[in-house]
Amino acid sequence: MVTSTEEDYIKAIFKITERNQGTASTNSIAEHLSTSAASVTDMLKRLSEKEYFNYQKYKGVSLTNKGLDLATQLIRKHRLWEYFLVEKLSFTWDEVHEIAEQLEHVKSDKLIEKLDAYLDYPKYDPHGDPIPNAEGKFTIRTQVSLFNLGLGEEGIVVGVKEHDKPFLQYLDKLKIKIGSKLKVINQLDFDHSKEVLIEEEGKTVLSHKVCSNIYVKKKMFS
Amino acid sequence: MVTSTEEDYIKAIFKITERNQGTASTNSIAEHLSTSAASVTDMLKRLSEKEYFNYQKYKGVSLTNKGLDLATQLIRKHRLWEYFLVEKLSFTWDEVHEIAEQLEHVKSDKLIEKLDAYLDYPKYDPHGDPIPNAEGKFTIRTQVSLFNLGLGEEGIVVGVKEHDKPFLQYLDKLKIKIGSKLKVINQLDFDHSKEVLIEEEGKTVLSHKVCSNIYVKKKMFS
DNA sequence: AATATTTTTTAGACTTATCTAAATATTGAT
DNA sequence: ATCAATATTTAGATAAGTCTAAAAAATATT
Repeated sequence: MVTSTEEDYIKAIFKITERNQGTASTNSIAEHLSTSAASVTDMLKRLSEKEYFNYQKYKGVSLTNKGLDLATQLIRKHRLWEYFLVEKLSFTWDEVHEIAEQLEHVKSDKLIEKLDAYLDYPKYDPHGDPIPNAEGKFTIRTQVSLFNLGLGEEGIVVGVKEHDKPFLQYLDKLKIKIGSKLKVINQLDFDHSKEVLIEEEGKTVLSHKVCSNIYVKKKMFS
Repeated sequence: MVTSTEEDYIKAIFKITERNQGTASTNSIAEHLSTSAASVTDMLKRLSEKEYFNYQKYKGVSLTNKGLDLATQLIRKHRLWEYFLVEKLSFTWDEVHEIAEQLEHVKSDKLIEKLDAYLDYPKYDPHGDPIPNAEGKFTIRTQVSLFNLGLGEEGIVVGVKEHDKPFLQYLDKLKIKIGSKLKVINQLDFDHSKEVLIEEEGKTVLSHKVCSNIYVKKKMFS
């Protein structure tokens, strides 16, 4: 039996090691879970007996295959619930994280399989992140940050990098959503901002930070 | 903030006092939650400070209005989720209790309101139990136990009393479900069993215990 | 290489929820 | 009304998860 807290630790380690190649530090986990480094050390010591990860004092932590499988299943649950909340219950994409964070801890494999079938096996969640299938396989897609779209180029929004609430609400206000067609009509080298044409909606200026948080599928031969 | 465990206690007290008029004993709560009487006493002492119920040593416990409200909201969540699981995810009525038991602890009022709307405000759950609305009002229905249906009388199944898994599976096998039309075609005074005609399905003999666990809406002028 | 800074771990304590065993109240039977 | 049986509470312990403060290890700086 694995507790919700343990699941949160596994997920945090997964998220951190996803970027930082290999190991997660005590502090990074503490920050990710909004807890103290001391609590993390305690937990790692006890949890390491369950073999979800390898832990060596002062050396950080890395997931075993068992831990990786668990993390993938948790991501699967989280993203499927997010998809459900948006597509069926008409939540907005900035509201679903906290609720999915709770729903993902519900224990029932059958529930997730049936939910997946009911939703017709979606491949991406409302933020454009891939949903692993029952076997833990992600559907990877070629995508670039909007920042990498040059002057005159066009792309379709396929995802966002940060899931920060105000950022998502800001995109909502601009009517930028998954599927939106964008064209770069101006660029300012000085601050790396871009003027963008949002099809059917109009023009806006997007800062460097915003651009680098939007993923697009580059439209070829435009 | 109220924990899942606290919610379980409140619900147990509600269920017990629903029948036993007023107070729930330490032992009855312990039995209901499969825990020890000592744990219950501990919990009641601590929880009574939160004013969900009145507790006097050796005198058992009774819910306050605050406790009653919470219990009703929990029942609402539980039954809405059960309805969702059966109607949308095609679970059978014997499978949903354990999963709903987990889902009911998810904290989000908005989630429940949206779920309710999505399900089109159902009034009864898959076992025929009334689902309280957002204001906590139950839709009460006139119903009698199948045991009270006389020879030649007809009725439509509207609910079951016990939610025992094997019992529900037994009814499934007999093709008796919510909405089934039944007619009493024979009665045996000796053991109070009844022979019943299940419309479209055939005849069966049902024991006294089974009969008293099936609720029907009596068909008048038959 | 020695010192300062940062990171991590240890020590000790607290909370929630549980347990068993023992003590005390209440209830029921004669 | 007393004694036995049952129900409830207390006492003391345990486990999970958290905290702060202090100690120890690792890393960075000069």
